[in-house]
Amino acid sequence: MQRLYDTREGKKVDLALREPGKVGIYVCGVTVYDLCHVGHARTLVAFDVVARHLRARGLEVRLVRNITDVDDKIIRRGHAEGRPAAEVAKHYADAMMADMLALGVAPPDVEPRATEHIADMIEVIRRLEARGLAYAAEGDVYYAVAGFPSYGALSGQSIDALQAGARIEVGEHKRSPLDFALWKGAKPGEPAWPSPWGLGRPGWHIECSAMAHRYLGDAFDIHGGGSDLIFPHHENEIAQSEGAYGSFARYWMHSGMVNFGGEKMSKSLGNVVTIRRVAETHDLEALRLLLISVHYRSPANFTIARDAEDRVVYPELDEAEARLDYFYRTLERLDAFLAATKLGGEPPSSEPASKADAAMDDDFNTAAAIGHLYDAFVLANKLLDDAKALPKAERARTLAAIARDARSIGATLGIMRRPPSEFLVARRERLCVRRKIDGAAVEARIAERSGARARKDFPRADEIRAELKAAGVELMDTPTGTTWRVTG
RNA sequence: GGUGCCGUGGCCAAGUGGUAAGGCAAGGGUCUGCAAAACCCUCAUUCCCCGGUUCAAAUCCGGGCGGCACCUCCA
Repeated sequence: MQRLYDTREGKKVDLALREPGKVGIYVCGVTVYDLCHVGHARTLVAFDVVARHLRARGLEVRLVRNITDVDDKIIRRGHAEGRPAAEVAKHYADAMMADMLALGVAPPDVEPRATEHIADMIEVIRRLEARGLAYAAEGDVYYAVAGFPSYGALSGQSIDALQAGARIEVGEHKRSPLDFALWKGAKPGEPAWPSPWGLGRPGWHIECSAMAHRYLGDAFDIHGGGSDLIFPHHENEIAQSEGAYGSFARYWMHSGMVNFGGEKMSKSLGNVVTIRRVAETHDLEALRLLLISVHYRSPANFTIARDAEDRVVYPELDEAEARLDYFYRTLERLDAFLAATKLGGEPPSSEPASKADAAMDDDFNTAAAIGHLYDAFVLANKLLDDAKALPKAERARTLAAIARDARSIGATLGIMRRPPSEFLVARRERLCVRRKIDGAAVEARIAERSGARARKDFPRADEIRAELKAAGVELMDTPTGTTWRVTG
């Protein structure tokens, strides 16, 4: 039984599907006015994992994730860059999709864009108008919150309490401070579409109500998004959709924010880190591992620091990449062993795998699942090191089970999906660049050292080891020769 | 001010009534010509503090202290 934390209930509940075997999910995607940052990555990775796990559990998932391609910030950016808003939106939507691909976030089943659903939005607004929940004023159309008594239920606030803090911006024509725009009358230089209320563009929240309805129907199972969207965005979505169609999402899931090391806005440090910036120095799979190392509802830390040479570094990311390195190295050992070993029959399911699955069943506990992954890999290394740890056939079966199950957990988490060497080689090359290490030169020194070792000239061999170590290269003597790695 | 979340070892982090997962760091060890990797051992009688409920609480309740988020655009 899948459990999940429902924001509206404020507790974990059993996932009871509307239609057995099928789950409809709507996730608020990004507004494409700039490059995506680590925070966007977290939310989209979180719901990617949700979809992956539900699929792994045999459910048919329909994931809808929108792209907001018309809004104030896009328009402003268009003005600043002297190009149409639509062009700005297209540019950053493409960038977002490329970033998500690089992060291993599977494309949603439907990725609707706001500007392609203007007619659907108008339909929702007309329904609200017909039910007395919307009113037109000076070319704008507003939602009449007073007509929706349960407003505030999701965020646990009363209409009265909300009223106290709300205010009306200049140029708005609301009857009440809590009312929000469904449709905004056209202003010069802004994109505009014809509507029953004249030329204009949609308000902030209406697209999600319209697109969720179009692709998932009057009611569906799970609605997700970042926790910063709970109020007012999701509150308003509920008011719109329930107001227009009587029902909406059954469960509300919200992912936590990413903390940037407690540092306040600092231009010199750059307190918003884009996914592309991370990709310049790290494997994005490490970012993914870092993001899922914390339960999705808790705040995640992403520290921005400076090293001795005053370069920007991300300590947590370094650690995550090192952990991923351990995973891939172990997988590589497993693969090599299994390639040379005959197996009799299908290996049984391993304990870490079932524990990891159980952790995921309990509100998608990726942190616990990763903990179980370690248990699997520690056992694998132990068995690989010690040929006599178990009877031959049992040892082979156990190792095969671990290799298979670790990859299965990885598939759900969206990690360890590449051949190990691909990750390991790329990482070493990246670290060589960072530490300014010339691989060919290192190989030459290793050859020299091998000669010294062959002559039993150990002082000379150790001299070379020490010299390379100082440069950030660590040598590993194995039965099949000397290999090397770059230290952090 | 309102609402919600959180406070677990040096750091990160699971755990929501049954006697503290996991990672990093640190120390010791096995292996090694020396190392590295890998593995083993050690590392929270205790979960911010004070009360309470209970046979039993990190987990529930009350009160404090501290932190964060949202209430305005935000993943």
